[in-house]
Amino acid sequence: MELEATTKARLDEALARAGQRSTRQRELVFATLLRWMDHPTADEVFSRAREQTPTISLATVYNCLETLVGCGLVRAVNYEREPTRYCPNLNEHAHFQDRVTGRISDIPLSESIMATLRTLLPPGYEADSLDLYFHGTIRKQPSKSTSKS
Amino acid sequence: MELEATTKARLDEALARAGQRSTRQRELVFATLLRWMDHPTADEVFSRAREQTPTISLATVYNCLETLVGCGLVRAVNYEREPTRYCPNLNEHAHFQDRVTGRISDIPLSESIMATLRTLLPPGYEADSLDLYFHGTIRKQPSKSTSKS
DNA sequence: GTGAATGCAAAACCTTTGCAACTGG
DNA sequence: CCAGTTGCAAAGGTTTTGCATTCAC
Repeated sequence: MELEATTKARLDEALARAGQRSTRQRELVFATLLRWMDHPTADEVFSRAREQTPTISLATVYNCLETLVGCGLVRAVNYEREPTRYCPNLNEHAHFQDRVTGRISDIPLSESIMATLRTLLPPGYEADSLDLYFHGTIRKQPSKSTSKS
Repeated sequence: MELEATTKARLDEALARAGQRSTRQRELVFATLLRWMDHPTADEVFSRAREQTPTISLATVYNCLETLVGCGLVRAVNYEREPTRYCPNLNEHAHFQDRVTGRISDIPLSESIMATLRTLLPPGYEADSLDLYFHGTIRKQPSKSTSKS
């Protein structure tokens, strides 16, 4: 669960920029998110982090997650009737939740679509964040080699 | 708080389609949402509804809201760290929350932008719902008549 | 009449808070 | 050193649940 040097530097910089200290727990929570990348809830992060550091508390996990979100290193993902999930992918992207499994995937968004979305706002409205959530199902695609004819 | 005849018909149809009964409470909750149209929380709907029908319970308001969402007559709006809000606007639209006031406005979405958004999904991904949330600030627009030169 | 919906209270659930102990710069 | 952070436990706010009663069809 060691953070790679460049990643650690990224964390420390972001924290410093926000006037926050670098702590073992923040590093651990960040490392945990990066290791799985599967949009865990705070509680899931807590369980995983506790395997490394059994003394970390749930409240601290919540605090660390909020700090990381505040620094812009992590995004919060809010789907209906579910606890907040956390996502360390910093590329612009939307989220898609599979109705069957509940699993969330990242959908990349291009610069141009982001720009297009901002044009939807009436004059005077200035968005500093934008979240796009899809809900649906995933159909198995026929593999190319399947059809012979 | 009487529901217009055509609106009542719309409610009853939607409920029937979903195999649900038409009840006073569901009608009251729907009427309450339509009357204000300001994205109230369940608790706010409860307060307002109770002015009409003091015997309605909070649990029933939650049930009715869920039923209406299930029927497609109402949309749930989930902003971070806030209770779910409810929106009876059935036109395609995004939501914009003002960071200062917390107020939410509807941003119309054209058919074409909806179509464009769906094309973002990888093959096999089929979205049955899509929610677009903006967060930001609203700057006062200079009124046209202000600049004289 | 009968299963579904309601009202009430209690429980569950997620998240935040208060405070003493600890720690990073 | 000392303000900021942590750990723990308790509280807070939102939503759901269980069950007896009422209601819509």
